[in-house]
Formats: sequence, structure tokens, C-alpha cells
Amino acid sequence: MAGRTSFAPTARAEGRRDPSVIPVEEARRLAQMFQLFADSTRARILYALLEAEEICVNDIAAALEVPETSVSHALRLLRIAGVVKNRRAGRLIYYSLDDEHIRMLLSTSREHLAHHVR
Amino acid sequence: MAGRTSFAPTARAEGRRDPSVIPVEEARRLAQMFQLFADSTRARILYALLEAEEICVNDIAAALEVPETSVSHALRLLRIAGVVKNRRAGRLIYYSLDDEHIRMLLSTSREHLAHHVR
DNA sequence: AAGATATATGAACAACCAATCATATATCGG
DNA sequence: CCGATATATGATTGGTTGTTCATATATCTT
Repeated sequence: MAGRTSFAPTARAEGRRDPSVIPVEEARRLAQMFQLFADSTRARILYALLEAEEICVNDIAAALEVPETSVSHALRLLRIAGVVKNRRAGRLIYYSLDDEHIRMLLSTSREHLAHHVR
Repeated sequence: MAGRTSFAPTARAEGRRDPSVIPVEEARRLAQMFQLFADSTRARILYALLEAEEICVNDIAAALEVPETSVSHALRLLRIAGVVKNRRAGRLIYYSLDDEHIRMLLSTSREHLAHHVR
């Protein structure tokens, strides 16, 4: 998969130590997780859940003005990945963020963007 | 762009308040930023920078065993987005993470994955 | 100045993915 | 049980994007 790779000594030859490299498999899973956040619809859903604690599918669709089917597909991916969880209440299914890391991640990201005025 | 949207009253009709919705434009920029993390190569680069503080292009390429040209393309995107910064030292160009939010974001994400054993 | 090293950039192509449409399942009310 | 509501899922498809190859630019050495 990797093509030609450069092994020319550069700064390492000057006495710096190698950076410890994250295992490829872990990087792949991290990237996969970020991919979930890398979509406007899913991002809007996640930030809606960050502020509302718990919302059902149709209310998300209505609030974001996005077709229910899109929301459902989006939630499915997020659910499978363990980013959101749900609970059924009759016909309604309420979604919420799965854990504290996700919440922190979302707010940190929003803060970064706020402070990083380009 | 949005197709048919459901406006059927569900939980909202039962007295819950609307979730405050993140502005579409802000969501778009957040998603765009997450997109940068959503690639194995870029993720590996970012985590390498998280641990090594500062590395030059060739050393990244060597450490990750990825062609230099890929690393360069990856760094370009990250640089434009303000995720990493660089400094030239002769022929070498050292890259590092741009700010503290990025660092926190990266470690939080890794922690989430560690705690979330699927 | 010429060659070597380090990095950047442009273009093209294959792989991936979100939106959509159609349909399926589950729960409620009557 | 039947229609309506709420949500889920499968398939298709147009658009996006990472990798690669080729080439360009910048700096150092001699």
C-alpha cells in the first residue's frame, strides 16, 4: 500500500529521537471516528444533542430541517460507533450522546474554531 | 438542498423545548475541521506531532513509512486549516501542532477510544 | 554555478460516501 | 385487526478526496 519511502537521515541524524508512532490500527480507528464528525448533518445532530441532552428522531429532523431518513441514517452510524445511545419510549426513540469524552470533544472543537479566527 | 421535511409534532408537542440549533455555517466549518482528522495518514501525523512537539517532513515520512509526497500534501491541508504550524531551519521545515485546543482534542479522542472497548 | 537534498504543488484516477427513493418494521389508537 | 405514526434499512448514484506520478522551488555544499 505504501509506495516509495524516504529513509534519508535528516534531523534524526542530528541526535533527535524518533517520535513514538501511534499504531496504524489505532490511527485507523481514530480516523474512522473523526469521519463520523466530518459531516455537516451529523455535526449538527451532535451539537443539538450536546445542548438538549435527549431528543427523538423526528424532533431532530424538524429542528435541523433535514429529511427524517437522513437523520436516521446519520444516527445509525453514530450509534454503531458508540458515539450516541438511544432509548425507546413508545413509538419515539430518544437519542443522546454516549459519554463524557464525546461531550468534551465537541465543546473543545467548537472552542478551537471560535478562538481560531481565520 | 433539503428535501421533504417532517414537521409532525412528536415530543415537542409534549412540552419539551426545541434544542438550540448550531448555525449551519458553523457546523459546516466544524465538519470541515473534523474531516482533516478523518484520515489515517493525517491522524498518524497529528499524533506523532502530539508526542514529538516538532518534527520535519522527512522524519515524519520515515517514521510512518509513508511517501514524502503524501506527508507533504497532508501537512499542507493541516497547515492551511491552522491545525499545524511550521518553521524553516535551512532546508528542513519543522512542523508542530498549532494550539492547545488541538492537543486536548487529540488526547481526548484517543482516550475515548481507549475507554470505549467495542 | 551545478548537483544534491528537502519540501511543495498540480493533475489524474480510483475509492469512498452522503443524499435520496423505496420499502420494511414497530408501536399506538380505535 | 387496520390505518397512522415513528423509525430503520437497502440500493443507487453523483460528488468528494487521498494517493500517485511528474515536476517545481528552495537551500545547502563544493
